Amino acid sequence: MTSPRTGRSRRGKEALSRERIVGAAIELLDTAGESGLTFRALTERLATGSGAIYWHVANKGELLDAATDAVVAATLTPPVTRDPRDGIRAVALDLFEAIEKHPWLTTQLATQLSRTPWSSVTPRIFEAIGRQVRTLGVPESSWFTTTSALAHYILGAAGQNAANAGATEPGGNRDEFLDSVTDAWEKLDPDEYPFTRAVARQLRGHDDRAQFLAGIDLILAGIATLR
Amino acid sequence: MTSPRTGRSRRGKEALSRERIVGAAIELLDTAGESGLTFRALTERLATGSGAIYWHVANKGELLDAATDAVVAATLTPPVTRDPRDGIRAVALDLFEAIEKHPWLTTQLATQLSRTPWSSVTPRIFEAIGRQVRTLGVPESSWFTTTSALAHYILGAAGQNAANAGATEPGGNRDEFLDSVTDAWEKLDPDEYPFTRAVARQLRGHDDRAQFLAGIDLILAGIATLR
DNA sequence: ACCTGAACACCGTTCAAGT
DNA sequence: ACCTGAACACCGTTCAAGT
Repeated sequence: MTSPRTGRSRRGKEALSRERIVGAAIELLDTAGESGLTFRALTERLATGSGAIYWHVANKGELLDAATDAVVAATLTPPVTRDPRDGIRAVALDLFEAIEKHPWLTTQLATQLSRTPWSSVTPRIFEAIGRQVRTLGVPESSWFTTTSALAHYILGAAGQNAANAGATEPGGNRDEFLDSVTDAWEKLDPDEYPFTRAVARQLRGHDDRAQFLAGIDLILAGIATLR
Repeated sequence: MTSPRTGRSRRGKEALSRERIVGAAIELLDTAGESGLTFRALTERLATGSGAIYWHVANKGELLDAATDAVVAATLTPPVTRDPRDGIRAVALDLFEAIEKHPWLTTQLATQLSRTPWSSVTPRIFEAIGRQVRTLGVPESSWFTTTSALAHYILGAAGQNAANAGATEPGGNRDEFLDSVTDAWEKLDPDEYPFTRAVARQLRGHDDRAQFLAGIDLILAGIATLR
């Protein structure tokens, strides 16, 4: 006659689970940023104690990994397209948008790639890009090089872009922000930074997405020479 | 007749300075990793109080930025070569080796690039690569795209590589480590990860530096089509 | 098996006080 | 102007105790 032991409810509250914890972590990261994810904020949001979270998750690192993996897994759906080059562009844009929506992914993905043993997201990203590379007819000996180049460009450029988007003040618009970056770069020492100053002009009013895809096409052009 | 006010010495100890603090921070990062850099460890090493450090440096973030900038500035010396493609390879290898020597640069550079306003290292890297891009005869409208693609690949691939190198256990050799990664990848689900499993074989016994440079050449091949 | 919440060790930062 | 070091607020993690 005590409460049911189905595990589904506990005093009316929703039962705690790894999924619920990861979900709350993602919400916290999205709304409060990387520094906003603390076990104290998490316990408050989930109305529980810190020990309860540690029952489902080993530590904060594992929680961050799980949050990253969940978002990336939901993002990387198989592209439906005939041309593998369009497939690569689709994967790239999917990741671009995911990073735009969850800026904390930038740091997280960088640390995951530069860490061994590789977690589950590295093969995920590798597989999504690599399949298209294979379909493209790239010789097998170049698969690793090609896929790595694409992956690093996508993650790096998307992260840089998310920063630009995020830095736009709620009030001000995007062009004004780019102008301010351009101004800062144009104030650099002409002797030491001639190139950077020259390129600063191109920054003004440039289209993020187009710029990002132009980089993809540059690498695709390099790949085309491998056949 | 009190102590001299030259500021050069204080009770026999070397005077504290921003440079000494940054130097100690780099040593700490190199020997104890990112988590090893704490103000307490720093005060001990410099035989001072925490307040003294805060007199020269605003906060931990600024200290990390300064450490990163110091290492990158010392790394990026103008390459002495006629062929701009060799110049790009030289810059890439310089950064590759710097990251190998200071693995904490990976995270630091990723966060610096994906943050606004950009700190001093972003223009530094941009300038070093971009000058060679310009000399290469790339049309000005493609300068930003080209330089970004190279920068992101270099930073990403070098970071991934440093992780592999760092994961090699002191006792075991590098081939054994790569074997273990390969084994892990080959254990992935054949239905979900056919590409990653196939590419795992290439990982066994591959040459880091050669692989890294192959990626550079891939992008250079793409750049060549722009002319 | 799953959860509670106090306690611990550690961290970045501040600041009144010294020289 | 530059340094000392105690104090503060906050953090990840543990664990005896409960159900």
